[in-house]
Amino acid sequence: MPNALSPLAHKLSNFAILSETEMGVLDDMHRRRRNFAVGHDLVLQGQTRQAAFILAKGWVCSYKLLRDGSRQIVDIQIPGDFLGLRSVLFRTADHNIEPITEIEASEVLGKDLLGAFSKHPRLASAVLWAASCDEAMVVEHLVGLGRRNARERMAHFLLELSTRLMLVGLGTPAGFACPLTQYHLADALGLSAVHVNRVLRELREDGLVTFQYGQVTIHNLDVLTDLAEFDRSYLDQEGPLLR
Amino acid sequence: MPNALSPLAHKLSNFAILSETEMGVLDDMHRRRRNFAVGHDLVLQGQTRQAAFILAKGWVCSYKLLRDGSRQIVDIQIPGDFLGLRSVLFRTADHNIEPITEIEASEVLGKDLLGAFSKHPRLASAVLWAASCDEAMVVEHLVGLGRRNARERMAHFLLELSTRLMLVGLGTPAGFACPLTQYHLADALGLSAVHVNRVLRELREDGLVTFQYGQVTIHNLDVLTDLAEFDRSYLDQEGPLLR
DNA sequence: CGGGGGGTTGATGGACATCAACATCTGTGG
DNA sequence: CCACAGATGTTGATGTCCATCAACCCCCCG
Repeated sequence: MPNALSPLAHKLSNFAILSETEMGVLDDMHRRRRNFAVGHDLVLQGQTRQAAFILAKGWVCSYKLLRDGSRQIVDIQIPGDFLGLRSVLFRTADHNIEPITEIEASEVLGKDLLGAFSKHPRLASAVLWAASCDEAMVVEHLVGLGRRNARERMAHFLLELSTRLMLVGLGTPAGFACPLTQYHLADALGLSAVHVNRVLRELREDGLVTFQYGQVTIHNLDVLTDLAEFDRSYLDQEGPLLR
Repeated sequence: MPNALSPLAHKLSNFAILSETEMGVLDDMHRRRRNFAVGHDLVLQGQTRQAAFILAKGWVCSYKLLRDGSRQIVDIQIPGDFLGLRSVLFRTADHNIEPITEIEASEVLGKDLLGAFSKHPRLASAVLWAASCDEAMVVEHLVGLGRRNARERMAHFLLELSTRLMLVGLGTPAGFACPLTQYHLADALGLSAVHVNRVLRELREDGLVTFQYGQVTIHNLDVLTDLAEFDRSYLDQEGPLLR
């Protein structure tokens, strides 16, 4: 019954077949449920002793600020994702985490997490796998910033989001609801907001994809996929590796 | 006796105080020692059932190729680093790994690694931490590509390399030996080789850093650090978290 | 009704890519 | 020992993608 599972348990099941006990441990991590409003960051760059979170509802982004005021969004997170894992493994957080919508998240303390790993090593492997998935996304993002132009970057970004949302049941091949502003897109893609606007217009006028009124509509998946050189295999396993 | 330790054991000790037994398990992972020559990639994008490696000697880079022939180097690895961890946790590798110099590396099979984790959960936590360090570097790299100009990117890259090399005893604050070509720099920094050449000349003429004849010499660490907004804290813990 | 957040469009400029030519150095085979 | 090719580094000329600045729009909300 996948819908009885928490989104996190569901996600980790892609890598490891988890026992009842292990599932229970994951459930226990959801006790400290908290809500956050837009504008109240969960984690702050440079602060020590931060907790991690498991996102249950809503969207957040993790980002870094530079001295000149510009910012770079590193990653967008959606339900089922781990937030701020690095900020508990390191002493001080190396990034900020900001809610894009109102969110619900469960707080996980560093010692609880490490304690769970020592009693249930398969969970440690599964979380290592999940962290590797996140890293794969960051890598793909990095390749975009380094070697793709604005159109390709945008196309890739929207396709990746679409795929991830579908995996947790929040989208269809035709599109998805998207609370991001053009400023978010600009900060994620390393562009100016003005240029984001122009690129979106081009993609719309070319009949590839429309992003308007908080809704992304994919008109031509094939051409878009080709334009972005998008290959979804880094988001999507074919059955668990750890039995 | 840190010099009796393998570079990997030394690195993981920054996060967890490891027992004799755990050290022994790490040592066992070094049995399948292999050498690779320049031009023979260790891991190939798209291939399945790849092994991971622990790098003992030499430099490698992991990169992705795009359809148009351009490439993006994601990460440079130096002795003590894990190679291709994602390619064993995923079924198929999502990147290539190429030796920059002749190298020595120990092959680690996926099942051996996961087996070690289940018997020695603290090792799993430690490797998760090491993977998080790698991710932090990729994130810093991503911020550079998104929001820093060519000079700042180059300065940051050279300072990061310098810091990492010093942590494994392969450099001094004054500089280090560096086998990278200007093409490597270009592919890592998302620039053209021509522009890399100009930026290096500028940095040299400004008396900040010289990269010539396989040698990086840092002339003015303070100004360079300021230019790059470089903060070494993501590379460097202050004592183990897991006791 | 005013103000602020988000979106849209045009004009201008700059950082960096691209193309092209040439210099150096290395190894290699005649 | 020299000729040659290939890899690497250097410099100039030209072009382009995208940033920046500046308006102006709409909509929502206090």
